[in-house]
Amino acid sequence: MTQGTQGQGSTTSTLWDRTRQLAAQEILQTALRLFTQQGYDETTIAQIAREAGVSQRTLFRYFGTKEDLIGGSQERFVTLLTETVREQPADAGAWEALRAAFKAALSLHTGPEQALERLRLVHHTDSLRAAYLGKRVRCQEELLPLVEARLAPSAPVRGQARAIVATAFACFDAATATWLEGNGQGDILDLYDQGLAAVRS
Amino acid sequence: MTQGTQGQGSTTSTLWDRTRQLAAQEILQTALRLFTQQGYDETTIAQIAREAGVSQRTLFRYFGTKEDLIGGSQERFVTLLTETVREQPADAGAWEALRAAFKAALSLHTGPEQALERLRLVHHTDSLRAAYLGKRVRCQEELLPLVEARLAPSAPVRGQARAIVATAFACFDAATATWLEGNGQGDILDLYDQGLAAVRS
DNA sequence: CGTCTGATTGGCAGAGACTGCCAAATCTCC
DNA sequence: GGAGATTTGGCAGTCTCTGCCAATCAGACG
Repeated sequence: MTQGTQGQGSTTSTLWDRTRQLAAQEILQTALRLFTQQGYDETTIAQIAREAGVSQRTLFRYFGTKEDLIGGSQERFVTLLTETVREQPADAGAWEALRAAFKAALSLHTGPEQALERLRLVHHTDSLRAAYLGKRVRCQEELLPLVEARLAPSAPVRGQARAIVATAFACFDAATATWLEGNGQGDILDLYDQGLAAVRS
Repeated sequence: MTQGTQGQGSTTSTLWDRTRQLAAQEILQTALRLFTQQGYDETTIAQIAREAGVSQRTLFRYFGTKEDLIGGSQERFVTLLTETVREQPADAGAWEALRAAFKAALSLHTGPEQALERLRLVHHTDSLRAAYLGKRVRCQEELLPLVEARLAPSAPVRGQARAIVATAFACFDAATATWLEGNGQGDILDLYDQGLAAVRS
């Protein structure tokens, strides 16, 4: 590693953080490969660390949890979601804003191939699915005030915003599950629209 | 368990299973008491076993998981839900059937006091909330075919049933959260109706 | 009543995730 | 090249959970 002294690259700091990021990615790729090869529960931290060439201790320093090896990327997901909602024009309604956020979030997927593989893994592993749902709930709570500000001020119903946000996410999940069931056939956002339309008919 | 010579008794059976059930309840009460006293994560299995007067090994034989000490009662919840949906009159729509199921499930709570305490515990402990959500998803999947049979056969939209079930549960969760936020003020089913109305407006 | 069978329990060892602690290696800056 | 800061690795330990085996206990049979 040590590329010598070398200059200051374009982006930022110290050529050292770059090594760190490389190591992190190495760990991540190894983990993902093993997870898809032999299953999440059947893969031990020790094995990942060994094959990635780091100690267990450092692996836990990079990713605090085994679940974070998959769900860690959901961090970006969450921030993108909230920021997209926040950036929507002021006259956009709650449903519109949420839909735009989902659309933006879906663009994070590098390709349908990898998305299918990753989503399948999460959906078929109980512990991963549970962890994902937990983070999702926290994300909903973050979104709550932003959505509340976009409701018609005429009728302030108790728990209205919460119901709307929860419903949007539920339909998004349903769309993902349906998409997964059909092996990636169609577009998730279309399925979301259809599901929501069926609900609000 | 060999029913042995059978009993005849209505519910009881061998006087021995009764002891078992007693032990199980003893464990459960101890666990719940400790959880509410000092928190879920701060309570160890060893402590529960010690104070309940059993070995760790038997505790794990009764309840396979630490989470099951709380979520185990959700089993009844799930079965009641599915059976209530199944028992609804044939002409009841999907929304009606789901609402009836939630109403029936809510009647399981012994009182608002205990319900509040229990729900608060689950909602405020990350691991418990995640486990609860995981079981909830499985429950949704069980309900899926039952609800699908109650949809208007005219327009078979892909993923329609899944979106509806997910939405119903989402609104139920939102209602529970709102109810919890208001310290048990009002009726959960009313909040559910209001939330769903806000969504389907 | 003694014994025998089958189920339950308890203790022990161990796997696996995760955390604190301390020494060694490494990078940065002078 | 050396001082200081950061990172890494290894070790020990906690906690949940599982497999294994001996000890125990309720009931059945002679």
